[in-house]
Amino acid sequence: MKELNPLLHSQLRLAVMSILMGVEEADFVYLKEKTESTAGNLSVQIDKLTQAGYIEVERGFSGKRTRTTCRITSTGKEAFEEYITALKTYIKL
Amino acid sequence: MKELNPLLHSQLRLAVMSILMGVEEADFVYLKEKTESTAGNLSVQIDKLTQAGYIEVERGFSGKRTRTTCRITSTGKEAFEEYITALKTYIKL
DNA sequence: TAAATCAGTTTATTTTATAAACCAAATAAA
DNA sequence: TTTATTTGGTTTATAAAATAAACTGATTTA
Repeated sequence: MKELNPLLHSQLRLAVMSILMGVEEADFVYLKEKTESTAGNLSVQIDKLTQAGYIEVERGFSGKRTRTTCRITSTGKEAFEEYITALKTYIKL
Repeated sequence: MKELNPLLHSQLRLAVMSILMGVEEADFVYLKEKTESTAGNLSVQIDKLTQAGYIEVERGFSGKRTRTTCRITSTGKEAFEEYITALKTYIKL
């Protein structure tokens, strides 16, 4: 049984990573809606993923409004794949 | 994206449940070795799974030594299956 | 019989997850 | 115009969780 990367073994962070695995990029508002999380929680978890180098954040504008865009890094992708591999040692499928 | 049952979304509890899904029963010592956990941590997590009705614990003897045996309940099995179903909304296995 | 080991439990500590409170800019309402 | 209100977040406080350390009470072993 392999260790489950604690950075990914968290509902909200896993959700964010899962979404980012499937798209080029996603902004804060989209992630918030999709994950049904509070802004505070999402902000904290995005920070942790950024610190780990799993995602990249770009702060820009959409018209006059601020817009925080996230995308997964190659390190993040690898970590995600590894997490799935580890998971499979727990749930045989 | 479905909620990940927090009682199962924990490395050690998931490991215990995973093991118990595959066998009739398993004792404390076996679970401790297989999961590579400390006795204290395992004891606490077994307690939580018991409180939730996911596993049943039987305290007996193996010769003169105490022996704590665990087995999964049908409620536990259902919860585990549901957890997997929910997981699949995050990762495509 | 004293020391070590076994099979755990209880308690304390650290770490996390989460929400509440906050802030600055933009828009809407009076 | 100036006062709310909403938007898009961040920071901080708190509740909950994971984990290890310390403990207990039997059983071996030396």
